[in-house]
Order: sequence, then C-alpha cells, then structure tokens
Amino acid sequence: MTTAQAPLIDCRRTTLAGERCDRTVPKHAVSTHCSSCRLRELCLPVGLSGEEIDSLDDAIYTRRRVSKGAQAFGAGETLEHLYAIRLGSFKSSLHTLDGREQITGFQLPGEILGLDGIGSDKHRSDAVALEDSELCVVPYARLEELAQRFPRIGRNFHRLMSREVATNQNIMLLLGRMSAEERLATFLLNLSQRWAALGYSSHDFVLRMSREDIGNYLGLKLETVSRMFGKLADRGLIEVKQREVRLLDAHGLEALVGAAVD
Amino acid sequence: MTTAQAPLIDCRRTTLAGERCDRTVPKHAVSTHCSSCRLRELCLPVGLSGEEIDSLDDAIYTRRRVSKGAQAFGAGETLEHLYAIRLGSFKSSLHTLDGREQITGFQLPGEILGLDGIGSDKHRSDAVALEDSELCVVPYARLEELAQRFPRIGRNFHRLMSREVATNQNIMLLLGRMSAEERLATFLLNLSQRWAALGYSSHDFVLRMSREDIGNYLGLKLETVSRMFGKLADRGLIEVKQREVRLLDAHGLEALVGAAVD
DNA sequence: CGTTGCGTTGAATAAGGTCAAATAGAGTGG
DNA sequence: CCACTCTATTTGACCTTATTCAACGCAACG
Repeated sequence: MTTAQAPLIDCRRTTLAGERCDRTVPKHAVSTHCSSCRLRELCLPVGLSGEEIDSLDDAIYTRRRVSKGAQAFGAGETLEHLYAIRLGSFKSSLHTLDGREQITGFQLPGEILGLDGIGSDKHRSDAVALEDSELCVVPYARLEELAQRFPRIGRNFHRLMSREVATNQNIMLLLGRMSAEERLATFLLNLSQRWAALGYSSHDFVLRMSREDIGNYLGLKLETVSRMFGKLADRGLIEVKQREVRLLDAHGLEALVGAAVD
Repeated sequence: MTTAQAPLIDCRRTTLAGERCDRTVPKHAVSTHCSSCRLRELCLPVGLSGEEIDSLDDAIYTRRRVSKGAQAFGAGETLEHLYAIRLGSFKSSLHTLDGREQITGFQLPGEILGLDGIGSDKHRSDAVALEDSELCVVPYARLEELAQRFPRIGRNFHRLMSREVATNQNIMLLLGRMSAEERLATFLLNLSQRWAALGYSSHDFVLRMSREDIGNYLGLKLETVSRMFGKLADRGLIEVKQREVRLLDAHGLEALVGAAVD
C-alpha cells in the first residue's frame, strides 16, 4: 500500500474542551517554580500555599534533563533525592538476580520517582525515561525537614506514599486475578484517566512505551499484548494504530474489566 | 493406616538456639507498653528512646482483640487508626466489583495494618485475623502529630511505608515473572525469614493460612499450590504435613528462585 | 460414626507462551 | 525520491503450564 494514512490522532488539533495531545507536555506550561507550575495540584505541593510552597520552592532548586532511554537513577545507588516529573515519562523496573525484569510502573508528569528506596536508603529500581524528560530534584533530607516543619507537607507526603501502596496493590490484583484481555483494558483505562487528570484527552493518547514494556508490566508476552490489542479493536472498543490509541467505548472497556481501574 | 504419626513440628521443643515454634506468640512476652514490648525493634518504635517512645506509648493506649476469622477493619470504613499486630496474624485483601478477591499480604506480629488507606482516608482492604489476635490501636491523627514533633518517628513512618511499597513491588515481580513452583518457594522463604526475624525457627513453622489463601495470594489455584508443595517435597527441599512446614534445604530453594525473596 | 472442611490427586481443557516468519514504519544515505 | 537497514509489531502454528472438573482421603468434631 502506498496510501499514506492519516494519523489516528492529530497532534495539532485542539478539541472543544481545549484538550491537547502533543507527544510531550509543552514546556512553556511548566514554570520553574512550584508556586506557578501547572502541575502544582497534581504533585507534591497539592493544597499548599504561602510559606509552605515557598519553602518547597526553596528546597527544589535543581532541574534535571534525562534523555530518552537514559536513567534517572539505577538500583543500588544511594538515595539522595526524590524526583518529580516535570515533563516526559518514565518506567520503573526491578531486576532479579537471574536477569529477569519486572516493570513496576509507568510514571507521568506530576508523579514522584524513588519512593520505594526510602526504606533502604538506596534505590531498588531503575528509572528510565521513555522520552526526553525533565525532573525536579527533591533532596530527600530537605523534604524530611519540611515535613517536620509544615504539617501539610508531611500529610501530603504520607498520602503520596500511601497511594503508591494502593496503586501497587491494584496491580497485584491485575496480575493475580485478571485475564490478558482484562489486563490490557485496565491498563488503557488507567492511562486514559491519568492523561485526563493532566488535562489531555481521555479518549486519544499516544503510548510512550513499547509492546514489550506493556507486556512486561502486565505479566504478558509482547505477542499476547499485540493479540489483545487486536481483540479489543475487533470488538470495537478501541482503535489502534501503532502507538496511537483511541478509546471508542470506555464504558464497554469498564464493563469488560469488572474491577477498579486505578 | 492406623499409625498415629508424630507431628512434623513439636511445639513444646526448644532448640539449642532457643528457637520456639508455638502456634502463637506467647502472650506474656508482649508488654502492654512499647517501651518494654519485645517487638519494639521490629515495630513502629524502632530505634526510638526516652521521650519519643514515651510519647508513642502515650498515644497508643488501646489494645484490641480480634478473634479468628473476624475483621480488624473492612474496605470502605473511615480510617481512624492504624493497627500494629501484637499477637497473631492477618490477611489483607482487596475485592473487585465483580466479586473477585486478591490477598495483598499476610501480616505477622510487629507489622502494621492500614497503611494503604491513608491516601484516601478510607480503608481499601479488608484485614481478617487468621487466628485469635491482638492489636495495638494507633490513632492516625496522633501519629501525625508525633511524626511532626519527633523527627525520628516521622522517619520511621516513612521507612515503614516505603518498605510496604517495596514489598508490594516484589510481589508484582513474583506474580508477573515467576512460575508456580518459584512462587511457592519464594513465599516459603519469605515466611521463613520473617519468622526468624521474630526469633522463631527459620526452618520449621506452621502456616496460618489455608491452601486457598496461599493460592489467592500467589495468583494460583489451590490445587496448583497443593501440587507445588508436593513437587518441592519430592525434590527433597521441604517436608510438609498439613500446615506444618519444614525447610530441609533453604539454599536449594533459593537457587530455585533466582530472585530476591523479601 | 457420620458429617464437614480442607487437602490431595488425576484427566481433560484452555489460556498464554514459544518459535518462526511476514509486515510495517522510521531513519539513512545515495 | 528511492533503496536499504533496523527495529517494532503483527500473525500463525504448535507447545507448555496452570486451570477446571471431579473424585477421593484425612482429620477434627459433635
């Protein structure tokens, strides 16, 4: 075939609701200060104001670029900082002694990397950028001090950690109890919700990760992932073109899943 | 056969190393105050002393008995307290809308129940006692205050939460990448280590949970669990009699697993 | 001594994995 | 613009593992 097909998602289009679907969060939208960052209400500073947020801004003075495929940190390194994603996306993964890998999560802007290493003062996972990305460097010792000084910062941090626990429990449920089809559907709905929370379209998005990464995360082989994409498409629930995904029938997907998505 | 076989584990025996294998933690060994509790260094008060531990003792003034099969709390309930296990053991599980269950963990003395609910101010899981048990009730608001006032209490709490994240990631790895046999071996090694940390034998212990619960936790059916017990026993790695387990070759089990156990 | 709950075992089946080959794009250099 | 390469993805045929269904054994208990 020589017909150049139109992309499933037009990245220049802006919908009625002002949704955007660029492959990266537009840089100009993310200020270099928490106080004016558009991710403020999704990130560490949720609900903070005045002195609190100024102190946080004061502590988080470094930004760091990580290019596609590079590590933000690797397992075994001493944990000095946590990282908030300003821009881009990451995968976090665990490695076994015998070389197997398990991706434990994909992180989007506003999410925090490194929480799992606090208990051992060392990072236990690798964090690899799925695209050129940018991080806010949060010196952990400073964060502890702030949590000490400002009750709300401490509270936020506890909620954040607890949600991380909850998210991981949901994945345990997915891995332990769901069929391949349900896993993929759950995964897509979860991504949809998270992009929507960031102000992007909930139906149309671009997968930042390969089929292999998806499979690894969902406890499946890439071939199975590919087949399940096909199956969901055949049922008219989604449309897929390479890494571009359109959810045609989110309710249908939810019905198929029969479980909580987040 | 009419021969009454001797139990695999003699619960009255005390080994050279002073190991004990009673079915329950002996009550007299657990004081009603953190300061003198023998679980102190495994529980919330790790490393605390003086004023810190006194404040904690002051906050944790209630104890609660939960009999076998009863809930410490259920999903959906408002989170007012966390619970430290003084005595006994629990299973925590998540339920889907369509009635499936996933056990997310088994908790032993010194471990904390309820951390996953902090992010939503509600319990997300059910915590059910596997045997008659006893809890220390930790009012969450008080704990927040203490974390505020005493840096080390805050730090301890963060480490605790982070370890919970880490543990769950390890289970994700187990569910996503391991065969049935590896899952069971990993499970047994993990229990072994945890009992050992509590001062009990690392080779001999009594499973507090049914085959079905084990299967649910490991993402397997109870029949598969049973078969895998048989397989490990055939290989001479373990000895099983009902719920009594003896690890005959821990190194063999570790070799089989090829992954971190905790 | 029968009932009941839990655990084991066997045979058939299904879901997903494995292996291999085909296809599609993206990127490169002519 | 085209040929070429490299990688990611899809698809098909076959195989392995764990599940399902069913029967049976065992121990505890009224």
